[in-house]
Parts: sequence; C-alpha cells; structure tokens
Amino acid sequence: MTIYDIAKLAGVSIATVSRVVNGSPKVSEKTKETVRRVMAETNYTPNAFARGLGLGTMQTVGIVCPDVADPYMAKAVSYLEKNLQGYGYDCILYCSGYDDADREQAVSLLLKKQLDALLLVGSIFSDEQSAVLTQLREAAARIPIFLINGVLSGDNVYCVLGDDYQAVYDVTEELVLAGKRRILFLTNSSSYSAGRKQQGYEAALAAHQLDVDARLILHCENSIPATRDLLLRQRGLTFDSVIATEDGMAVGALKYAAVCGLRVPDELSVVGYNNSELSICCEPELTSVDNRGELLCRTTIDSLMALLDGQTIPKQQVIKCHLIKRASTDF
Amino acid sequence: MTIYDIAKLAGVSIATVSRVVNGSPKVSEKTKETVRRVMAETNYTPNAFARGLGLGTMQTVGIVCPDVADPYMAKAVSYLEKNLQGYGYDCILYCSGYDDADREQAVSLLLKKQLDALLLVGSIFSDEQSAVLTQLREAAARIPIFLINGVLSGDNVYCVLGDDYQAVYDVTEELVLAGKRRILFLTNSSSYSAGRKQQGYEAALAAHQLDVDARLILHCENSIPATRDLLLRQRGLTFDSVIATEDGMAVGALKYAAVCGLRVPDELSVVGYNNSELSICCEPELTSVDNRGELLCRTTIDSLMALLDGQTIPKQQVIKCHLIKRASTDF
DNA sequence: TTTTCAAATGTAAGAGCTTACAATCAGGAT
DNA sequence: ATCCTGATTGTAAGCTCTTACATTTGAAAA
Repeated sequence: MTIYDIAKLAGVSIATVSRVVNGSPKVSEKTKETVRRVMAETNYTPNAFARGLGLGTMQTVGIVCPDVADPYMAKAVSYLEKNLQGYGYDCILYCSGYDDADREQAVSLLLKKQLDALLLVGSIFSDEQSAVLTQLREAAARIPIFLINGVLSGDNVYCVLGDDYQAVYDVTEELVLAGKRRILFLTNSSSYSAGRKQQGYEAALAAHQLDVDARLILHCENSIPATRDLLLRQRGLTFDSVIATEDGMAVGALKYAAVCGLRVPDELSVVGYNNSELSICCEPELTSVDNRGELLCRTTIDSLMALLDGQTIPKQQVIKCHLIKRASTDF
Repeated sequence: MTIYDIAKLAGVSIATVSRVVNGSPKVSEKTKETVRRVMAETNYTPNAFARGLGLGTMQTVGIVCPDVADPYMAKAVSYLEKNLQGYGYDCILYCSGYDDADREQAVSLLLKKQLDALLLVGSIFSDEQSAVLTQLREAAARIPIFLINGVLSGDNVYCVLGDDYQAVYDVTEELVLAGKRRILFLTNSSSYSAGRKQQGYEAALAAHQLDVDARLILHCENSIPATRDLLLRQRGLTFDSVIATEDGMAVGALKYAAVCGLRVPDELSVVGYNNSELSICCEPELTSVDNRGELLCRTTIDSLMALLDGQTIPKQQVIKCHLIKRASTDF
C-alpha cells in the first residue's frame, strides 16, 4: 500500500493524498473526505522512511542515559518520554553505561539517525579532554543537545539542572546547626553534579568555621550492601551524621547504623538524595533531597520545543531542589 | 554530504560507495581503502531514512511498557536495550500507561514506524475483547510481537514469561508448612500474571485442604503508603502472613506491621515479588520472588533474533522463578 | 594472440514520500 | 462573452540510498 494506490483508489493525485495526510489546508473538504475514507478502508500507513526522507525529520529525539535500571534515571526517562509524546515526538533510548568510551559510541550511533535533538540524562563527564565532549560539540553543530543534570559549554548545547550545590549547602548547614560536627560525605562519582554537591558541603562547613576533614569524604558505589560494608570497614572513623549523594548509599548508612546499634537520628543523622522510593521504604524513613526530576524533564522538553519553534532559550536553567524531611534526621 | 559527494571525492560510483558502506565483499581492497579514507575525512554518515527506504528496515524494535518509572520495568527495558544493542538494533520506547486506550494508541503509533518487531513489557490486557488485542493481532501480520510476562495467542505472537503460578504455589505451600493458616494475598491488577499468581495461591491452599477466604484476597495499589493504609483500615481482618504480587505492597505490609507492633516474621510473615531493591532496603529484609527479569529479556531478544534469522521459535517460553529467602519469613 | 570468465565497477531504476510550480477550474468583474 | 482571480489539483523533480543488471577490466586458459 503506497500513496499511489491510495491516489488511484480515491481518484486524485498523490500530491493531494500527501496534502491530506499532512493536514494541508489547500484541499477541498470533499476530496479530503474521500481520501480519508480510502485511507481508513485500506488501513494505509505512510512509510515512515520515505516521509523522513522527504521531510528531513522523523519527529524523534534520542535519549542517552547511563542506565535506565537506576530508578532516578528511569523516572527521568519516563517523564521525558511522556512530555515528548505530548508534542508528538518519539524517543529512541540508549543506555550507554557509565564508561566514557561506551557513551561515546552511543552518541555516535545516535548521530547517524537524523534525530531532532539529543538528550543526555545524568551526564557524568569527567574531564574537558574527554572524547565524548568533543564529539558532542561536533554533534551540536547538527542538532541541539540538552544535558539534564550535567553541564557542557558549547554552541547549541543547553543545560537543565538542579541546584545541587545549594541543596547540599543547606542541608549541611542544618546538620551543623543541629549540633553535628563530623559529617560524613558519601559520593559516588566524579560527575559535575557530584562535584557541585561536594562544593556545597565544603562551603557550608567553611561558612561555619569548620575544617573539612578529607577522611570524611568517602567515595563509594551506590548500593546498599556496598555502602554498609564500606562503612563497617572504616572502624577508625568517627562521624555523627551522613550526607549521601544517592539514596542507596544513605540506606547503606542506615544498615551500617543498625549493625552497629547506633540510634538514628540521635547518634547518627542520615540524609539521602533523590527522594526515591527507597527513602520511604527503609527504617527509619530517610530525609532526602528531591532534585525535582519531573520538573527538570518538563523544562527540558518545553525548552526544546521552544527552540525547535525558533525561539531563543537560556543556555542554562537551574532549578531549586526541595529537602524532604523524614525520621532519619532530627531537624 | 551525500553518497554522491563521497563517490566524486573517491573517484568511484555511488554503487561502490554503497558497497563499502554495507560491507559488500565485491569491492577490491584498494578502492575499499580509498572510500573509507574519504568517508573518514569528510565525516560522512549515510542518511538513515534513505537507507531505511532502500533496505526496508532500520534495525529498530519498539518497546511498549506501561511505565518505565516502575523499577521492574525499568530493569526490563534496560536489559532489552542492552541485548538489542548487542545485535545492532536500536529501540524506541513508548511508555503507554496502564490504560487500554493509551496502550492501543501507543501500539498504533509504533506500527507506523517500519519497526522490525514489537516488544510488550508487563502486558496487563484484561479481556479478550479489548481493542488492543485485535490491533496487536493485526500488527502481528506485519511484524513479530513479543509479550514479556504476558500472554496472547495469535500468529506471529510470542510469549516469554516467568512461572508465576508455580512460584506463588510454592511459597504459599512453604507458608502453610510453616504453620501459617491465614495468608493474605495482595494483588494489584487484573493482568494475566496477577491472575496466574492468584491461581497458584488458591491451588496451594486447596492442595492442603485449606479454604480460600475471599476476604483474604485484597486488591491494592503498588505503593508502600497505600498498602499500609489499606491494611490499617481492615481492622476486622486477621492474618498471619502476607503474599504480595509486588515488593512495594509487601513493604507496605511491613510498615503496617511496624505501626501495629507486630513482630515480623514471628507474628506476621511477609513475601514480596520481583526481588527489587526495596526488598533489601526495608527492615526486616524481604523474602521475595525473583522472576528472572534479566533472563526473560535475554531469552526474548535471542528468540527474536533467531526468528528474524528465519528459524522457528517456541510460541511460549516459561521460565522458572527463584524464591529469595530473607528475614521477613522464617522458613 | 585470442578467447573466456570472474571480479570489479558503473548505470539506472526503484524505494515512497514532499513540495515548488504549473495547470485547471469556477465564478465574479468588466 | 471575455478576463481575472483565487482555490484546488496535478506534474515532476527532488530527498538519499540500495541493487539488479550491464559493462569493463584483467588475467588465466587455449
């Protein structure tokens, strides 16, 4: 079934059929009617490739995220997809893994696909020299690129991110004001946002004339048992509170406290990040920073559409996080 | 940059360039070399639409799932994507929502896209009359359809699913043998797999000459607070154990136990489903059925590839689940 | 040297759509 | 009746690739 068949059956030219398919106004109601009927009867679907060839777009954007199995990214992808759907766009998904080489490959594959935009979720590019970065900047020459919770300078590159610096600054300050002096900072990557979080932590301590004890900054995997075990191995280390850059690590800290018989929040306060389902699952429930994934995604898509519509949009949009207070802290 | 430019620069015809791009063996090493060099220098990428038009495929499969934000489906999508990647296929994702009308729309949109296959995750079609079903069967005339954890008869439709019936049968039996007599069954949908789970529950009770008390079968949302509150509202109901068809509900039951001061597992045993991260997050940790999402997905993709390769594959593949025993039960 | 044949390459016809431009048509103005 | 106009429709030239078939080439066989 091609456009020619429909044209023949409807007794019109293929141009007219195409106009009907694309909702052009320059077709009389009568023929529009006829063509629609024939299309319905024959169950005709325009060939997407030919359409894409002619139009130069297939209304599709690419989403690259390290791992959709991660609940935070899963939520993000879900929001993105829904919002894109609302604008009539489809999304093709790549789970790139966290490795730079893998991500580079994902981007390069995606670039072959005549997409309308590229969305990178939870980007964790470490150094400016990284191959992905140069590749992304090249890519941006062709289509707009959006980083969600990441930062990259460059033409046609836009960033939408939570204000992680401020969020951690604020919660650190709250802990200090609550009398905590040895705040353990658990982080899991060298990403831009992990860096910003750590800066917030250090700045808040400095603002209160507290020294940053390097031993209190621990790198660990975002996994409950891994974090628990890591902490159990640090027996020399004393701390009265924990700020984790992911909820999984925070729950690991709770498990550690349970093993050691530490009362939470009295003897150990714990703060998580992302306000995932884990935070209301554990015991006690976790105080956690909600970095507004849903809002970030909506903002991203709205901005993208504005851009595709020819409007100018800000290069960087920063959205304030919310601290959700629960039983794992006493402020 | 089109294939013509490359041909001109390399001093060959477009056919030769195309052959090089597609790895045809009928090109001399020398010209292959030249063309490759020119392509690299010019950073040429074949147009995916034109390619698709010519080849009739773009190596892409569609994935429909109700909600990637759900950790179980997120994991499934992640596995599917990775496995497809391994075969050089891309995936385009639709989060259809749980509503039949929405899912129908998703499928119909997807069908316009010249995909190589359609994968439905966690399908929860209720009745045989549903519009999605007829639509899917029509779709199957064009491309193969795979249901992951769902069942649908029809030509060119294949199902890969966990043996939920047996899993629930077995765990119910374990509870009975552990002396439990009033086993609450928490379920959240009228999907095929929810039905099978319930059948397993009822069959196991019957096998041990225990009556099925209809009041002990509760429908509830897969959400920790929703389940907790639901149980708190059922004060007349007595039960000594809970089997939930999702981990979220099981954790809700644990929260309920905490509120009521019931000791788990002594006074209340709780079994969850899917062995999600929640199950090692809560306190006590949750005994949960692992329905082998990873294996299901790998099986699905391997089968799909075998099918595309012209081989015959089974219409239905059932994979045994694993019970992961933790502290919320005492068997 | 001529013949033969396979390997290498080129030509051109699609694949199914969009759209600029041309053609047609109906009806009002002259 | 003739001309003009705007609305509608058709024609044909792309868009970029694949590939069947034709052609050329070069070397081995005769």
